[in-house]
Amino acid sequence: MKVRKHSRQRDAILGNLSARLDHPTADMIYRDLRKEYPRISLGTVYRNLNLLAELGQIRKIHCEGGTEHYDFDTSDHCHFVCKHCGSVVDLPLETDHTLNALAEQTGIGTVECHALVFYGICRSCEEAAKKAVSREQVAAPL
Amino acid sequence: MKVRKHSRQRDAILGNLSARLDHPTADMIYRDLRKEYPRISLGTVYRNLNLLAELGQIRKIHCEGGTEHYDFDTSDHCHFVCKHCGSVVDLPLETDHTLNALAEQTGIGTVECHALVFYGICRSCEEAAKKAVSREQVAAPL
DNA sequence: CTGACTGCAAAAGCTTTGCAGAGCC
DNA sequence: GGCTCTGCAAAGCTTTTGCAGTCAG
Repeated sequence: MKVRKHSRQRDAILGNLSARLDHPTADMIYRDLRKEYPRISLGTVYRNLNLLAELGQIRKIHCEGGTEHYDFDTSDHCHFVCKHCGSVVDLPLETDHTLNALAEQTGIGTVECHALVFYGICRSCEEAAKKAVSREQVAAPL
Repeated sequence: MKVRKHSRQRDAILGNLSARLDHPTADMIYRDLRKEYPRISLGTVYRNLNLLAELGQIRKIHCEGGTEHYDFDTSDHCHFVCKHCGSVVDLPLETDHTLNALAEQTGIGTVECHALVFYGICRSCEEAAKKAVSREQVAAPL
């Protein structure tokens, strides 16, 4: 497959992803880019995200919910997914670099990479839940 | 949500999953079950798999490809996904039980569980590729 | 009997793809 | 000029859902 070095859309997509702290879905990037490029299409966003992932310039994150998320940071790190709000964030936790070799020793085949994803409730959702509870306690005694 | 202990279909789905060594998708289970229950519907398979997962009797596996896979073994273990044939298999590798606590120490929130998935090429796909190459070498000199 | 469960079919995501035209080198 | 890329729209897949009838307890 032959690929040009640049295209206005591809650069914009990569730029958008690199400027974000979260790990958005294709649709989130699309909605954001439409402010600046009203005619960009969702198909183009998907095509370029897939292309950039194949080229190793970005990384896909598969997690609960079925929707793909994208990460500009391709270095070895892991993620946390909030089961409540669905947000995906980096976890400043170094993954064990020997894991791939360890997995390969089982004779399974050739191991290229691994993904480590944690699931739970993020702090802001926890605090929102606490507030909801205290509101209930105030409102409850009817 | 109120749930009955048994239903013919739910028992069949759980039975099918428990008897398998692979980690099938909903559709794979559906096609298998139709041999014995020709009138079972795919919707029922999905509904029950989701229910069983919520009850903690089975486990969902999220991996590349977007399609959900299901695992009867809910114990702490990790998986290997072949990028070529898409098969998902258990990896006899114990995951670090301290990982959740370690992740929680970052202050991210409450960590409930984690998933560790390795990607690569499985041995049978590797061997198939080797054979294909040797066939090419025989056929190539035109 | 009652309400949870099922089959069926339609709908709802998310993602890919075919095509004709636009744009880069 | 040739080839890649884009926008648009349609199609493809997986998964969910509404409804009327069925079944388990």
